[in-house]
Amino acid sequence: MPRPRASRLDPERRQTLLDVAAEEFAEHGFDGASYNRILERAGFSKGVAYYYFEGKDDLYAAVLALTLDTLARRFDAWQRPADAEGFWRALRARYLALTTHIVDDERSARLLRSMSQARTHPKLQEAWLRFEGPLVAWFQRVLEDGRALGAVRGDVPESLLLTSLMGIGQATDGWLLEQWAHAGAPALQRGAEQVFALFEDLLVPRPVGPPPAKRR
Amino acid sequence: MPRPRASRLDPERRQTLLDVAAEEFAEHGFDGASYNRILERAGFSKGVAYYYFEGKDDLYAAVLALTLDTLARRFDAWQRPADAEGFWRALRARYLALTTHIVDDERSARLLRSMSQARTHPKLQEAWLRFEGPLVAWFQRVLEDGRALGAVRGDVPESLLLTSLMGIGQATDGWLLEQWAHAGAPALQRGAEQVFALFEDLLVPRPVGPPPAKRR
DNA sequence: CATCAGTTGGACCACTGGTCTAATACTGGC
DNA sequence: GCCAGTATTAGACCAGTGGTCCAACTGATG
Repeated sequence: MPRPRASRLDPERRQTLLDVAAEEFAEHGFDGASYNRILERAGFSKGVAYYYFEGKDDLYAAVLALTLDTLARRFDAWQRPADAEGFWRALRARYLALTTHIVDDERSARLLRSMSQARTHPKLQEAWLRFEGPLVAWFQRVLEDGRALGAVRGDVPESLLLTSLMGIGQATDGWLLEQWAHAGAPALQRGAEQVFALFEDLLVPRPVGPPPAKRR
Repeated sequence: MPRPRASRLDPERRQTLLDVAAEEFAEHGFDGASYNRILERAGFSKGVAYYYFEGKDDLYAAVLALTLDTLARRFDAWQRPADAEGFWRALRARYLALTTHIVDDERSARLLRSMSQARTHPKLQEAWLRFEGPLVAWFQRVLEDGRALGAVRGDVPESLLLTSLMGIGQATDGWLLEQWAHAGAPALQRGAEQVFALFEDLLVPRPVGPPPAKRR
């Protein structure tokens, strides 16, 4: 956690530091980033840096918090839709907006991607826990709503669904970027639709009938 | 790649080094591991180490190669099953064996888990490429067989299915470990079955009929 | 003016992965 | 047995890492 006095730091200098740090962390990830380099570029001496922040991990957390905050502001709050169809419409809109964001603000996207490291990095454990809670809570609320509306299956533990969803989301994020790099924006759009279709296939309640139904 | 002369290194010393390194890498991941500490513990001087290996990343690759090799030996080679049912039986058996392995050989499992870092780590790019090829090839062959047998959907790019599968697999690996830690081996077994059911739901061809089928 | 908390710069620390060199061990040819 | 030349070894050394510490400075209050 940033030291309490961090709020007393001149906003402009603070902004500079966070900006330089965001660049460095996005470029090299947490481990690869050089704290010394950040401080030098932002015109901070060691003394000042450690006066306002507890260390590299603390600064990283501050950068990530800012990034997540900006991201959250781009999405409306989640409200329980009226029916299953509305549920899927709302979820789809949010996912497509997210994929757009990946291309829009590449630095933030790379930063967000580095979060997967944070989840397991020993030095970032504390920082991670501050983010995990709200994130999981949001997902859980969505899944619960989905269940209540009959849009989401109930035969599998919610925690498993949640884990799987985040796993696919993360993995396909890289895949989407590839599509975009190789074939441009339309491919990204198409890819995102396909990924979302996978989400749906995974979440939708299983048909109860015997397996040998009609297939494509 | 290990230097060619690495093969001339006394097998026993080599074994010691790889063993110590496996421990360190499994414990701290690639970045967190201390090369100096590994060398000290294994009784290697800097000179010798850099004489036989190109550096930290090279040693890491060697450890990983050994681990993957051992793992591969535990599984029979893949052979195209006779029908869709056989396909799912074969895949299921392999997945369950893999989850057993996670608990059986915790060190290897942690090492394998660190591979996800290797995929994106700039210093491990080269090493990763050596592993990615065969791994992807194996998966692709399996998916192709599945398609040929009508066990796997064909309406989505193979690369997307592959990415998603690996994403879920990796994410649920952590989930399975939690199940095991909280509720023991039976929970692990149950969890693995559920995860595999998700795989199946994701891969199985979509019913062609109109969406509002019978649901649970 | 003196006091004292808040702030600042930067020397310093143990450690990191990696390079280099000088010494030693070992080899085959004579 | 001796020598030349290569293979092997130990470890000093290097620039860079994140982090600690302290002396000096600042500005407000009495």
